[in-house]
Amino acid sequence: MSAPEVPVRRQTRQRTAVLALLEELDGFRTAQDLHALLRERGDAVGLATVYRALQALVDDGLVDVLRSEDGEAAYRRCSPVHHHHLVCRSCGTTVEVADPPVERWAARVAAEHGFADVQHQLEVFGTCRACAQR
Amino acid sequence: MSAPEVPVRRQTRQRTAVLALLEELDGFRTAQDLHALLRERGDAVGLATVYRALQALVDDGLVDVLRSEDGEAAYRRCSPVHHHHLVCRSCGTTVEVADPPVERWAARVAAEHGFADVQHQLEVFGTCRACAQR
DNA sequence: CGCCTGTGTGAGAATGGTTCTCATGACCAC
DNA sequence: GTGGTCATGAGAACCATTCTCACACAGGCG
Ligand SMILES: [Mn+2]
Ligand SMILES: [Mn+2]
Ligand SMILES: [Zn+2]
Ligand SMILES: [Zn+2]
Repeated sequence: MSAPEVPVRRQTRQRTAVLALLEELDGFRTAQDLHALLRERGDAVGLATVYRALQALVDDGLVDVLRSEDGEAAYRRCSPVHHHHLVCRSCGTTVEVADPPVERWAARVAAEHGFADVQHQLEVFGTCRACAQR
Repeated sequence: MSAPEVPVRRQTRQRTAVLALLEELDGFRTAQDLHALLRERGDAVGLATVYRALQALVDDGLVDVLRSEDGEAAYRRCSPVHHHHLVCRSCGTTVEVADPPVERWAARVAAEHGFADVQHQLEVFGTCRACAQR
């Protein structure tokens, strides 16, 4: 075993801007979206830097990443405790949901088949009330 | 409403080869993998055709598609009834699992938040017994 | 059987999200 | 303040997937 990786994160204007933008948005946004939004409001950040900032935030557990159907990654500021998402297909609005039963179920099913180091991935998609009325 | 789309699927050597290969494999494979395997064993198929055949199989519900962490799509011959997967991160071996409780849970949580047209996506990842011993 | 025609095929180009390169900029511990 | 790392950004590179389009062929019909 080597010493635990402790990547020193410097606080820069760019990383602050990316996180601040995510804070005021709800719903998942792509890196390209965030890059365009930052450019519009004046405090521009390089596209590569947006990707690097998002990756750091994901590593630190501050942001969740979701793969859309066409393979594009979408990011969202998230609470640090394990949870899942109820996402509107139309407007992207997201609700965080906890699910104790599934946690137990996943562990049990995996154990029955001899699997170890179990993780799971659960997302629920639908149309929110606002979008359904439109 | 127009007439329901009934795409006529012609039976070709290429489509037969792709499906046959998926039949004898267990675990998810990428389109690139399948293309390379077909090339190795002699009955080559164009890469674009592999993608088209896989898409048709997905549309017909004969194959499930999964997005790996790096965004690459992986395909597997699957039973036609709704189910989820227990996948080995190391060797790709897959077990199909049913999960009635989660079906109900997803529907209930979505309804509580006013969401309609609900779908869900659930995958469990782990290390299978064989890979754990290695 | 052969024809005909709308599909399917494949080599290569194009697409587009993401990552890499590398010269330059700027945190921040000391 | 200074220095040594780490971060940044413009552009190139990467690479899975899709598109293009000329050509092949599955398969219904006569
Ligand atoms: Mn969970
Ligand atoms: Mn289910
Ligand atoms: Zn909505
Ligand atoms: Zn395994």
